[in-house]
Amino acid sequence: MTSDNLITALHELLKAVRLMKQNSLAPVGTVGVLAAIRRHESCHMKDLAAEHALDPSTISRTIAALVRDGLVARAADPDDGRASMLRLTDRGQAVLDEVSAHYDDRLAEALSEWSPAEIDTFASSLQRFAQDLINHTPSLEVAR
Amino acid sequence: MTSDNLITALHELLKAVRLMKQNSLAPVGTVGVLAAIRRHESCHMKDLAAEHALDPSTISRTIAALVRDGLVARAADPDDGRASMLRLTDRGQAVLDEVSAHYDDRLAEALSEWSPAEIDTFASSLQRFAQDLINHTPSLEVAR
DNA sequence: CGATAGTTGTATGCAACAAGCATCACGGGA
DNA sequence: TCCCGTGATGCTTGTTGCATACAACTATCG
Repeated sequence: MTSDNLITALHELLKAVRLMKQNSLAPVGTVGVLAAIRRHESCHMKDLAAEHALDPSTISRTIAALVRDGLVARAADPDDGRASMLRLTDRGQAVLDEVSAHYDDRLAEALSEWSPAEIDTFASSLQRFAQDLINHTPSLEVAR
Repeated sequence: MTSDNLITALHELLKAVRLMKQNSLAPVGTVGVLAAIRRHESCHMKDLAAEHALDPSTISRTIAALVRDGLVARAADPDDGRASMLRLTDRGQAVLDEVSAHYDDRLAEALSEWSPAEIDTFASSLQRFAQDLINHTPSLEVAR
């Protein structure tokens, strides 16, 4: 098994992620969604569901919570009565900025011993790895 | 933000992990525990809790499920009436082997375009990254 | 009418915290 | 020396919360 180390490392990473989640300021899980909404400028839930490979119902509840907290605003889509256009509120922007900064700090701290080149190389490899995993995961059918 | 790519890649990886979990044969979450028990030969729950940075209660329930399914056996610790020594049953061994093989296959498939050297380098970096994250996570208090 | 966007009901897995029960380890009387 | 109280330890159980899936439903589109 050449990939034995890799599996071990993956487990370690998941543990690290678990730890980060634990003492996390804001409710996690929503952060990715916030970022996606900002990236898209304005979008439908189905886009978010596809992008994150999550069930629409999951997105629906997540969005409901974000709307409740005033981080996301819904607006009727003039072209489709079933759908809503989602956008970040000012508060949503602010919270996303804050949380992002927090994670950036965390990462910067953890990577203080790494050279910029190392970080860059690693980020590329990680990206490639994730993509390869996703592309080789059956039952996803290139949904996007 | 030099780490912007890195964060994106992390999100992608988490998505990949989510996808893998979804169409996973066996109940995940227990696999790591199984592997740890095999690694330790025989051990207490507290060891597992420490190793995985999980609450003892979480481990307790996980072990209870594994015992229920006949994958793990408890034996009274002769030296400590409060604790149990845990070990894999033959069935536990078999299941762990099977599941491991499954993940190995999955990885091998995903990494078919990677050279062994690339895999090796990446695994090392990932290991280092995970360790750095863990070590820089506060509120863990060097609990070994 | 069939397909689509979202919502809601329900169930599962995983995790935490709090409270409780044995058991252990130790130090001070009788 | 023996026993006992007291606090620490190992584990279990009750409860809660979050993220997720699937199924059934509503409203709308085409």
